[in-house]
Amino acid sequence: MTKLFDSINTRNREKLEKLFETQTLHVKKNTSILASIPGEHLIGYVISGYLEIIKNDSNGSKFIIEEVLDEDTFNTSILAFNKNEYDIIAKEDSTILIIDYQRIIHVEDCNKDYYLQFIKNLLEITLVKTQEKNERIEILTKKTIRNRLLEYFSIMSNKHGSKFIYLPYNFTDLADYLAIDRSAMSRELKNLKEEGFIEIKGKRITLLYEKYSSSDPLINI
Amino acid sequence: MTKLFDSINTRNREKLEKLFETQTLHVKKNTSILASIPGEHLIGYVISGYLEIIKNDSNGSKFIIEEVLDEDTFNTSILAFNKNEYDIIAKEDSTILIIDYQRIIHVEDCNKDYYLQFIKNLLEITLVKTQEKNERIEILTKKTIRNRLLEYFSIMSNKHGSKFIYLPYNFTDLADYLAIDRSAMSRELKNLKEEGFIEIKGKRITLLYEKYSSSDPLINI
DNA sequence: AACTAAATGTTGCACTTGCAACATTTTACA
DNA sequence: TGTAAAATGTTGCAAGTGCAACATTTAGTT
Repeated sequence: MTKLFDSINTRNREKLEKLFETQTLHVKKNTSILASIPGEHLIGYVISGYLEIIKNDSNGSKFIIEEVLDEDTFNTSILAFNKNEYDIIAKEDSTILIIDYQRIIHVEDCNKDYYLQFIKNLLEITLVKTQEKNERIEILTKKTIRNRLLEYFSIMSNKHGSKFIYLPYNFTDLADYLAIDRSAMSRELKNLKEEGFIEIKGKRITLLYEKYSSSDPLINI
Repeated sequence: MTKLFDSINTRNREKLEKLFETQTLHVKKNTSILASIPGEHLIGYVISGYLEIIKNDSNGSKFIIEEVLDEDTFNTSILAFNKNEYDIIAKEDSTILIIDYQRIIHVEDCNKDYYLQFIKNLLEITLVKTQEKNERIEILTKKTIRNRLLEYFSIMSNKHGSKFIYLPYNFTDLADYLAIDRSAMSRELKNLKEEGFIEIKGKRITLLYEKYSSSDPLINI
């Protein structure tokens, strides 16, 4: 996974930070960083800690737009519409680098290699992110809970080339990610277990079928 | 909307095309370009015409992953997983420029301004695309047809700052985009009309309420 | 203009799923 | 270590929606 300052040494990184007039934020666990963010078209880089970009629905339920881990990058263009509906929460004490996107783009007189490298890194990161969004859209276009789960399993299984899936978060958050009711998901996972499609041990799910086909999965153990 | 060769003159554009060893494809209406595509991590640029990137479900229904219009850019990383599930169809006779992403990134000895400009353009395009994906995810996380429609209206209305929404495609494709059954959508649109929330004339939808709130929209004519 | 295909409108019905409410287990933290 | 909070498991029920089947309108093609 490409990181924002990959192939850029400390010296040049410092030069870039000066050039972009970056800001460094320190945020305590379970607090919002939204108030500390000075604008809308910003690039954020999590130096340490861990963030969640969420949307609060008017009926109280929250949706995870994105999880931003250590050394990961996010952008705040999502806030452009209704800033009050969204929130960015530090799930751990975090340190974040904030960069104004317009400053990145409109740097004058900088034909330096490390500047180009930075832009390339940002491009690569953004392309990967688009791909991740595509995956989630793949899942969310499935109409039944079962098919969303199977699509999710399929993607995760492909990604790691294994029948074992280690959930990156808990079942409550998984239900949010899949945009389904948690209890209904729990019910369907039980069905899948009973029908012999999967096995669940803690956060590890084992796929017991050969290849996923959304209409009619085959058991092939 | 940024285009791939914005702020790059014809002379430099030709230099870039040579440098990247681009390929030009001519495709007839309603044919797939998938067979003509030489790899997976490619950037495509539609010189003329209009494409649809779709996914064929095993049960026969198709989903529009993305629409790619004239002078628009797409990337093929979606094909990385299951190339046979996806397809890229020319909806009109089209001319497409194909660029290998690795060639773009690994150009040697090119400190030229226009190269940097190209990368910046590609970055900008990709960022916008990510934002569009976020919007669709916003919609797809809504659990009822009504709320998906209202969220879609809200986004479209905000985007153009108007109560009038001009659908960019027909109702069948809209149902695909929202990932709901077309007839069920038709039924819900009728309800919304009868309850005085909206008016529909052809592809123009007029919002008759002041502000969208997913739990309980207010009529405010 | 005639014909075919596609898009749209409509409705009954079965079934999935969201919701609420609760019990139980696990985790977090003072 | 004890206690509160969060996560998980379970179930009944009502409601929303997918599906199928069909009629009707509109668009596209020769």
